[in-house]
Amino acid sequence: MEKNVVLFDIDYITKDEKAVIRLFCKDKDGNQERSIIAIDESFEPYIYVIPNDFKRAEEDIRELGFEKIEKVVKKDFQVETEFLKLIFNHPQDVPKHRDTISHLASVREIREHDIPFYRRYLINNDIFPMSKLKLSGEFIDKYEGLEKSSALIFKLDSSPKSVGEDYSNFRILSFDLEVRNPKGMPDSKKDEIIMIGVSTNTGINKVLSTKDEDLDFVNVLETEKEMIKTFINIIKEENIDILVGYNSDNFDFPYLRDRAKIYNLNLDIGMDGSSIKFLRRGGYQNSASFKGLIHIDLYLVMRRYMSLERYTLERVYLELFGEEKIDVSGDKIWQYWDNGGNDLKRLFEYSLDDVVATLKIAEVTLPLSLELTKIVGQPFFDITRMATGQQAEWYLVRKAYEIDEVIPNKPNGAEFNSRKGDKNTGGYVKEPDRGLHENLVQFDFRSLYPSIIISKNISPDVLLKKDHFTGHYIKNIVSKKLDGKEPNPEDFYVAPEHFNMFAKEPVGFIPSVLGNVLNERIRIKKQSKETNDELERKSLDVQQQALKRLANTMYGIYGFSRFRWYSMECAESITAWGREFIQNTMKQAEQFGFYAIYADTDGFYAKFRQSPEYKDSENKD
DNA sequence: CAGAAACGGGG
DNA sequence: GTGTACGTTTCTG
Repeated sequence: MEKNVVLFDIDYITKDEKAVIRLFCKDKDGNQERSIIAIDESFEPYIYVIPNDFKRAEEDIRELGFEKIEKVVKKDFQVETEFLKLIFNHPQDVPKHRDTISHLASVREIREHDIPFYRRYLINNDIFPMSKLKLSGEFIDKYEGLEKSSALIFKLDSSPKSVGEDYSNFRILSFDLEVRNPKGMPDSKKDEIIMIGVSTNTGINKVLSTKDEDLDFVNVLETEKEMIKTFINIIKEENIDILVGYNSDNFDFPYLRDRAKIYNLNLDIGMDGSSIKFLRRGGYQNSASFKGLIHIDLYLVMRRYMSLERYTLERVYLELFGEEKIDVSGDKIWQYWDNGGNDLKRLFEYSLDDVVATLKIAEVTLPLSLELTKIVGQPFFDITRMATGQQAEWYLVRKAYEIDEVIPNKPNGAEFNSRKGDKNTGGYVKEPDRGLHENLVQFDFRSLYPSIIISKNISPDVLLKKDHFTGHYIKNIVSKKLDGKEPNPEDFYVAPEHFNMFAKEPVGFIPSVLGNVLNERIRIKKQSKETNDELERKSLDVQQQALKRLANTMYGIYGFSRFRWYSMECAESITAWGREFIQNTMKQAEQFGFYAIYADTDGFYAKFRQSPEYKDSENKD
């Protein structure tokens, strides 16, 4: 049978030493919104091997005990290249054996060994989280590891297919804890939770608490334990899709976990019946996550959404809505609680205001993250925790797969460190002339850097570059076409300053992707102008914003030391051309009597003067 | 001055 | 877990 669902989350488990993909979905078509966990047992992990010697490499790899090896042709920087595709039994075999394999004398390089299994699944099956999916298979009664789950279980008999239909009615709950901490920051061993604020886009606005001040939004409970239980029940009963908090990765969820543990309470709200898990994502960031129930920490989202000096909930709220929200200083909360009366009333109001504000912020900002999820094609949870450069990279990984390009490796420690030492000059800046200036004209380039990337075809696969050590051209479509002959300068765009050369033909991978992103954005903007439906216009507007963000990320990314397509030549050529363009434009403007009084990167302000002599006399002041 | 440690948000 | 991995400011030796 076939079933249309919305995909929320994805992971894999191990069964009989094989990986099994689990898709956490919801049936959003019926009235019941049942959770469905789809099982796919057919997806296999693999890497690509570039041998020095095909026969030897195949023998060596077989000797290590791997049998599933096939010769395949893929493109590498647009050059058709033969690889050995090595299929493993289990995703963990990749990190376990990749060093042994890459160090074989018969092997030059391995590729695509650093792409997590669940990401690979999304990319190879061309499916997108938070959008509709068509499942084909059968419902089954039980499955290993899902004994505690109340979701329906669906076993796939073929790959899931993307359904080109939009979905955006997600059930969102925001929450916030207040704690009685008389000394310093809250200590979860001692300081009890005194309030849990809850607000949903399904109409709930309440504060759970053990005290009462005769306010209709306060839900009084006997104990802290009952409060936590009630909170968990609201999430279950309201069938919440997305949980949002503010700094909840670092405060609310760790705190809730600790307090729940004291009372032996299970936070079993995962779709598979599992509890909260804290994912270590880098040095400082722990993320609170549930299977199939998306937790978004808005603090992280806001840091990328807008540029502010601080990101407190109050500051972000003021910026977005132009109004102050109720604020109670953290170190006074316990006094308000102990005092009771009007102080306690104010604390209840603060608690409610916090979650109402958090939900409001979520409703304004999450559409953009959702749109990025649907474009980049990685889980919503991941997207909200990724740097913009990572978002762009996973988008490019997907695009590379679509055109049969093998993906460049992530840099290893040594490469990363050497890249970190590389420096690039930024945009041209003319310090402003002092004084109050009137009647200025403003000039800007429209998306200067993306335009340069496209018009000068700036991309590592079409860059003519000699290897530092061997003196040979690095392998890409350009050196392949040269075939040992000297390059003809006419066939290249030559960058100012460093004279990096980019072939005019063919179109480079990144200029091509970027061009498509910008064209798609123009198409959507046009569509938005044509529609009379206000809701559709809003949705189209968010789509074009997401594409704009993606396009704007792609210029700086060449100089980002963790980037798979890192290229200092590309990064420095973009800014060099940028400086040349703006300075040339300023010179041209001078010929018409407009003198720049200030310039920065992609634009300047200019003043009209009768003649250069007039300008000189003015400058003496 | 370089390298290590702390900070951000949260109460 | 096909392991992750911030950028900036302040402190310390």
